[in-house]
Amino acid sequence: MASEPPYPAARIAAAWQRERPGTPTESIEIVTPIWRLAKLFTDDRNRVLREAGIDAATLDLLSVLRRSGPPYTLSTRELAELTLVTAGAISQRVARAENEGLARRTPGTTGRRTVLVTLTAEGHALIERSVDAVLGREAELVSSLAPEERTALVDLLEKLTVDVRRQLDPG
Amino acid sequence: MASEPPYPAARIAAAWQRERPGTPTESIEIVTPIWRLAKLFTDDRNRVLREAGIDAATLDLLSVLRRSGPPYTLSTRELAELTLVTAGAISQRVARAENEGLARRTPGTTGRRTVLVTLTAEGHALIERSVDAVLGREAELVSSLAPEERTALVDLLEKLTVDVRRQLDPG
DNA sequence: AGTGCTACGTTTAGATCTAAACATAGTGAA
DNA sequence: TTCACTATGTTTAGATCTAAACGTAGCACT
Repeated sequence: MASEPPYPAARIAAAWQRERPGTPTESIEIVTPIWRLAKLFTDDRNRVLREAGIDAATLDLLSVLRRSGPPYTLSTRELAELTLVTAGAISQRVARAENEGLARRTPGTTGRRTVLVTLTAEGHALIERSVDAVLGREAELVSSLAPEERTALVDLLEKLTVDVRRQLDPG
Repeated sequence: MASEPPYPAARIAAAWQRERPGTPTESIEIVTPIWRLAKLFTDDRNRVLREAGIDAATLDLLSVLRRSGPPYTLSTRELAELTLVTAGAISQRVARAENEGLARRTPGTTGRRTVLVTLTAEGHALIERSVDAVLGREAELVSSLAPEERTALVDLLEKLTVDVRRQLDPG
């Protein structure tokens, strides 16, 4: 997969300029590397998780519950708000986790049709066993950045995220 | 979708520290924003493309062919090397594009079982019609970055990509 | 009380990916 | 020439997502 250096984003931009002079290419050296890095991190995470016996979607779900602290309970709506997937995907994720005994669904008490999702002891144990492997590996992957590089990158990514989000939803 | 500010990556890291002191969290403020930005760019691209009557996978395929210059022809192996998906996915993409008259498959002459994929006139016209909308929109999304911010981000993303790739494949 | 609407969660159909299996052209060694 | 292997592309089964449809509890208004 990573055996061959990828076609540099700068060369993609240059090819567009060559083929279509004037085509806007300012985004390519940002958007393309972000897509590539996202895929690299995703694929690497999947590799680490395969050995831990859990899939990335389930890890995501269990992590959100775990991070919420005792009683490790959130509504499906809250879960959907805290992750990058739709309510439909959350529903399916929760169903799968419940099926595997990693989480439990109970009716909420606060109104409407709220469903509460809670980490089971088994789910708790699984996240305890896998989170350090996952995050440790990823810390390693970014460890080549010098402290000031890391700080600069963190700040720039945060700024870009805020800017893009503002453009997507000005209201 | 983007109506609610996301849970800041820094707070995800802090929650892990609170819940599991000592858990490595150095990557979170880099990896999480990269995933989020990747999704924002993907979703936005899909919106732009919906109006242009093309899907992202097909755009990707047609773009690679278009950028290769006349005769807008590449083997399926080359296509797989130039994109972020597997040979299987390329095969399916090409089949779909061929089905829609946007690309054409011909046997190669250079050996083995090489298949060559060529942009059709219809495919060429479609990419001409959509590429500026797509890239123009994305240029807009990143336009809030000051020149020196953009340069710094481009360089840091490139460095991180190279570093991560080197760790994934030291050979 | 009755009705229309909203909020919430689930289900469904379909899209696209991946890993692995499959098929076979072509190569290299004995 | 034969056989084992490699390179290339395709197919397949399954996973997981999305958008939209669906189901219905609960709310607000008349």
